[in-house]
Amino acid sequence: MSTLGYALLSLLTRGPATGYELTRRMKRPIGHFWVANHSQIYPELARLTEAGHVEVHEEAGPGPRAKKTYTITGSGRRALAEWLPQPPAFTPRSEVALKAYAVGAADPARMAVLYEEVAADALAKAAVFERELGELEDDPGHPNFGNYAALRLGIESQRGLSAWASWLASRLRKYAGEHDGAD
Amino acid sequence: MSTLGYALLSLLTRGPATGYELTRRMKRPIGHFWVANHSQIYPELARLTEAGHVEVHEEAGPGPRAKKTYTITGSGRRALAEWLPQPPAFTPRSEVALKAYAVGAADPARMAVLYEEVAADALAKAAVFERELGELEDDPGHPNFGNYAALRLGIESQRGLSAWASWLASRLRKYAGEHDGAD
DNA sequence: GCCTCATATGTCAGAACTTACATAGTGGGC
DNA sequence: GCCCACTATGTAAGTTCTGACATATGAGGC
Repeated sequence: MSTLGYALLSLLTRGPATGYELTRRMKRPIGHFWVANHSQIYPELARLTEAGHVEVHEEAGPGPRAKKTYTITGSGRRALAEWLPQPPAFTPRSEVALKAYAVGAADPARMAVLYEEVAADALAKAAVFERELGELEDDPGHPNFGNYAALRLGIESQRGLSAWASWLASRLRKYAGEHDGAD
Repeated sequence: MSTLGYALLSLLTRGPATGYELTRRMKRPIGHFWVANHSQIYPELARLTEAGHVEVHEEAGPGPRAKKTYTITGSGRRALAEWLPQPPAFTPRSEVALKAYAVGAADPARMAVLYEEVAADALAKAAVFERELGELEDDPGHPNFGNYAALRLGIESQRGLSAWASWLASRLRKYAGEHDGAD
């Protein structure tokens, strides 16, 4: 099963949902660490159904097709519980870092602006997450503790990113000032 | 052009290289923020050549095919310089965060072990990066400043991840202790 | 009455990425 | 003498992901 499959099972541990609702849950609250469009979600739900990890309940929908509500099954819970303790795969792909690596190939003043924006955006995101965190419990027994834990990583990451981007922007600003105009 | 194309152009700003050498540079030093195998790199180099962003010099190679050394062109440098100041795309996909979100669906003692390992691995990575950082200059005028800047982000990220994973592990440990055995 | 938005589910083409297969010379260890 | 690792370049099959196309109802604003 793909990681998307496990992501959907994870979302379904919070209660049954339609593909449409799962697409929304994918954006919020887990959008800050996982993204997927509905064009990926619908086929994956069909696969999960075939594998017996979810159950479907069909009703008349608003459009030409039936509305399908998915519920996680015992098999789905077992698959999730086995996957979770395994070492997480990590495929690093950070455009922010890549642009930093190549920073010498562009105008330092423009790159300073870029990293000032990155710093501001990251700080704004951290503030939003902080507000969301206030509505959750720091208690592993609470059903939404996972939301709390994931959100804390988001805050940590955005703060770190902001601090780093500020540092880089100031370095570039200073350098651009010393070497401005024709060089 | 894909981000991989820009990544290759970035690597070529450090000097001409073969596809094989670029595959190695992709692993180190930029592997901690961008990954690509040779099976992706070779076709992309062909595309870059066709677009005029790189130039090829052919020699006899060890195998049945010619050894090709690539050099970035003026057009390639211009394309890179235009791409760099644009806001970086960010597609969040973190399995570590996803597993934290679903943490309640697995055994807390096992998940504590997982996050202890994540914390240890992240700290070890940070230490390796720190050693590499010592060989680089904190000077925007230095040709390898990009390596320095990107490495600092890596250290910041790994330290933040380690701190977070330690926090989560201790929460889960305590919870597992309070609710151990049959529950 | 018309327009837009939300609900709801799908397909399709193309891009990007992964894993494995394929070939061949040189140098070093045992 | 044999095996392995390194240099070196490609292809092929399959999976995953992105962005666009396609359809249809109900509710609310104007």
